[in-house]
Amino acid sequence: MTTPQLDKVYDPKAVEARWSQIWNERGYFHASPTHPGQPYCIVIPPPNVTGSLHVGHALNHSIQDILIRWRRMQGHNVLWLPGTDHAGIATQNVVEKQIVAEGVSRESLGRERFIERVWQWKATSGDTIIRQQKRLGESCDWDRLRFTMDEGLSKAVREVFVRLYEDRLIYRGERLINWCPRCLTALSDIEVEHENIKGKLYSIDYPLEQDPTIRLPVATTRPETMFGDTAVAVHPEDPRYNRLIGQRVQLPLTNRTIPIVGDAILVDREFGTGAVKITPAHDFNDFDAGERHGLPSLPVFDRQALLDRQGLKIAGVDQAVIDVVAALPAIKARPKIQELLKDRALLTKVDDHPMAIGKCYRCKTVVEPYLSPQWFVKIKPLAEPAIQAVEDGRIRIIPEGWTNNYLGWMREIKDWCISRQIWWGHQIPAWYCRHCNKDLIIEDAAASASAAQSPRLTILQGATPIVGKTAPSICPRCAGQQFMQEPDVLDTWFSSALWPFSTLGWPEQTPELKTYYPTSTLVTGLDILFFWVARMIMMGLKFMGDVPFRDVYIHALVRDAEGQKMSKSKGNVIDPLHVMEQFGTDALRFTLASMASPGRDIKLAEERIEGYRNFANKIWNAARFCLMHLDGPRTATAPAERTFPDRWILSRLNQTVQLVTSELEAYRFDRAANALYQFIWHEYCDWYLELIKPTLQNPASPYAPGTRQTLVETLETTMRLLHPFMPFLTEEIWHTLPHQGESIVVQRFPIPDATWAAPEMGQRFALLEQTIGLVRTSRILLNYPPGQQITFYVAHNDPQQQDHLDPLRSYFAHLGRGTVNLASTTHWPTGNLLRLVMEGLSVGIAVAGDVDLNNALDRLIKQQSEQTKEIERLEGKLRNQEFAAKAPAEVITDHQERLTNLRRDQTMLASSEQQLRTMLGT
RNA sequence: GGGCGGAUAGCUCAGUUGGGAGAGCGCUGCCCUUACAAGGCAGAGGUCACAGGUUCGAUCCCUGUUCCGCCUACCA
Repeated sequence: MTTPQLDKVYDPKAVEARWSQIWNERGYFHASPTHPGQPYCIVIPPPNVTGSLHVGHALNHSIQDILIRWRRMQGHNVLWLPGTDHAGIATQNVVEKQIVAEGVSRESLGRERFIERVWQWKATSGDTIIRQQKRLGESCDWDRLRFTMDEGLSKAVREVFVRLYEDRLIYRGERLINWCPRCLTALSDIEVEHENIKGKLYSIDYPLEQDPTIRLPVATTRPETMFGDTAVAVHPEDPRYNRLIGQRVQLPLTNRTIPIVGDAILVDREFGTGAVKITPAHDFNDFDAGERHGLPSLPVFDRQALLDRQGLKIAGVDQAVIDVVAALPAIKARPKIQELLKDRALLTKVDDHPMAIGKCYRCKTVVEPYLSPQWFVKIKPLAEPAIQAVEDGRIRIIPEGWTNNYLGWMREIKDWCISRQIWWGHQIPAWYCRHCNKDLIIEDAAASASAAQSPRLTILQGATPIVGKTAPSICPRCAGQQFMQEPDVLDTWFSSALWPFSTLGWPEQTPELKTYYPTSTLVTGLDILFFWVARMIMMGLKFMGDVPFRDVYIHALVRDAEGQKMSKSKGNVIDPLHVMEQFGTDALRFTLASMASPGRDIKLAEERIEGYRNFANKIWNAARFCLMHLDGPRTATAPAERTFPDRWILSRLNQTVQLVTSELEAYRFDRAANALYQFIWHEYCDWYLELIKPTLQNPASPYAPGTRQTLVETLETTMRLLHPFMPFLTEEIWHTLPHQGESIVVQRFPIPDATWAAPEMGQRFALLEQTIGLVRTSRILLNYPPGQQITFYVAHNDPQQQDHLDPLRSYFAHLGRGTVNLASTTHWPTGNLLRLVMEGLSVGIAVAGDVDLNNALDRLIKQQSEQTKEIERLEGKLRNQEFAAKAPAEVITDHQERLTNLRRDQTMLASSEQQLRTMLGT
């Protein structure tokens, strides 16, 4: 037979591109409800269509691909469904930047043409990340690629919206929401990131209307909002102030007076001055307090969070003050207001005060509470079943430590603001009759204070929406036929929430939906547990009547080698594409898998990836070794008939198959990867391949056919075991080995084979390993020159040792460096023989020539003292009566055995020392 | 403020029923031995954060402390 030749060094580039193409061409990844096998389905967390593959994706996708390839090989009917997310705000920002660079503003382009631009952009560069995913070897069913704004998904979105509206779970209301003054849109609560900063607490005196000499000191961190105050609150049981309740104070810098109210919820008597200003239009607490006391809201910021001239005027602010602060952002207005108050001797104190501010998760601008009409999902009724599903185990969160996080958040959940004042996204399917609502629809181009502001369309609170899957043709109230659609679009996460069923065809009852829903596992990072996972659970239960997935596997965040979050601005980003180019895709995948231990972030350093590149190369060379030794007959005798090294490696292989399988079942990718690494490198390569060389190189050996068989059988099985982790390398090698079938992708995953099991081989191997180790150590510490022949004697009072000496003897003969002779412990040859001891084994070395006996003596003495310490420790323990009485029997036996061995070693060490000293003449 | 996680070799981390402290990388020494120098062999290196407690015995269980990280939060 002709033996295929492999290059000395593995070159991933050539191999990866080739297989990636073949796999896709042959349709191995294509799923069908009619395929046999138990369904196993993963829907990918759709990456932003704007995106390119970062290392977080690489981890997330590698894990999914491991699961998918593993289950496919196990014979499941596998579907890994890919797709991308339209990512409303993010994408709009990207395209907007582009057109601004061309000198065009979004507003001047207009809504329709802008959206066209985004689609264009998506068509040209939206599949970047898809190409990169293929590069990573992801075995998705690319024929089923979905996009959160494609037609089917849009249909699902409208269906869900309408049904939730009809169930009164969606409503429109004017409430205080989080507003990003840069993106000019509402945000949901979780789209706000909190950051701790050093702020100040200002104490401002509000003079009493009745008697301006009496002043109520009010504490605030944001003096610039004071113009919107509509009351001051004190604690009703605070003896300092409670008699003032019902009176009015003069609001400084304005012509207004505002009431003093008592409010036990808002006011903490211990904090600040004990008196709080109430600004319902600009603070969430104050908004609630305002509702409790029936106070009006006076907005004084515009939507860019600049102090609004018109608003200030309405709020009765002194004209001189308006002239100073109008159109300033809060951060600039604050010192000016501080000055004005100081001039009037009303600012009494400024203290340092740690506080938290909210920032937009997309653009990091400080968000502002903003009063506006928005659409909300009433969330409690949806959250209840979603809590239950996790509590009763229908959904399992892994690692389970995150379960409480999930439950805690779900129990505290607040209504979800789903409307966004942007253009790119699913436009809300609600229409307003122009006739009925003519006073409530304001098309306002003139209100723009600056050029940056667009002419805007506002639909005031109180307008009557008509919600439906399509535009209405006639108004049910006035029979009008002119409508305008709600300009707002839905939160991106609204469509993402439907992903597990919308991608399978819902609302149609497709065979896919029937076969693959509920999906099997969701693989995701913690950062989108609430954004996405929780909402999928709620929507899945509501619209499918069943959970969207069984297991949620939450993986770590990838950080840089110093533990910093990777970000472009810090310049510490590890680019997976660059890494794949440099070290190979398999090395990257294996690295990420091996570091994916639960509950810990991954600190990724390139050296680590390099290490696994070396691992890939090691495997490559093991395969070369195999191929070089394949010529000649192979017979597949029963494992029990084969030689000791063969039986040993098969039994270790068997254990590794078991271990890798059980670790994958437990989502312990790190341990599965480490088990593979350990087995392949340190057992198969370091020991097995070395031990069988004498057999393979001896043409007369009767064992050669069995060993050749074991050699290739083990490697072939190992390739299948490793394939989910390193798909390219294993495919390439598998094809060079004798094999049946056209691709490793569709081979069966190894299953444990009872005929391979031979646990007793483990003990025998340990003995062999120790003997060889001792021989090697002896050689080193005697400084035997390399290449010089050396004669070892190994004691064989134990029949098992006799057995393992054959491979030992041929091993050393093979190395051409030494010979191994047998000796009975009672019959050591005489002469310059140095005996060395380890763990009950005794090896003798016939000392000849120029060797370093002093080094050996030092080492011997050190070993003796270490052993003495250990003996004393064990003796003391065994003498302890309570230990004898309470410790388990096997622990005691174990200790006694160890002690016996140590004592025997000690005796032999002592005689070695004697001999050495004699030889040295000391 | 509340909750969770972490602290083990120079670095990154394993260590699941409490009984001799491990791996990878790095480091030191020797070796280009016909699979692999992206390699082989041998070795150095750790009062398992600190203080108590439970136990015959604690890296492991409990309590407290310190430091770090994350999530969450309307103390103005």
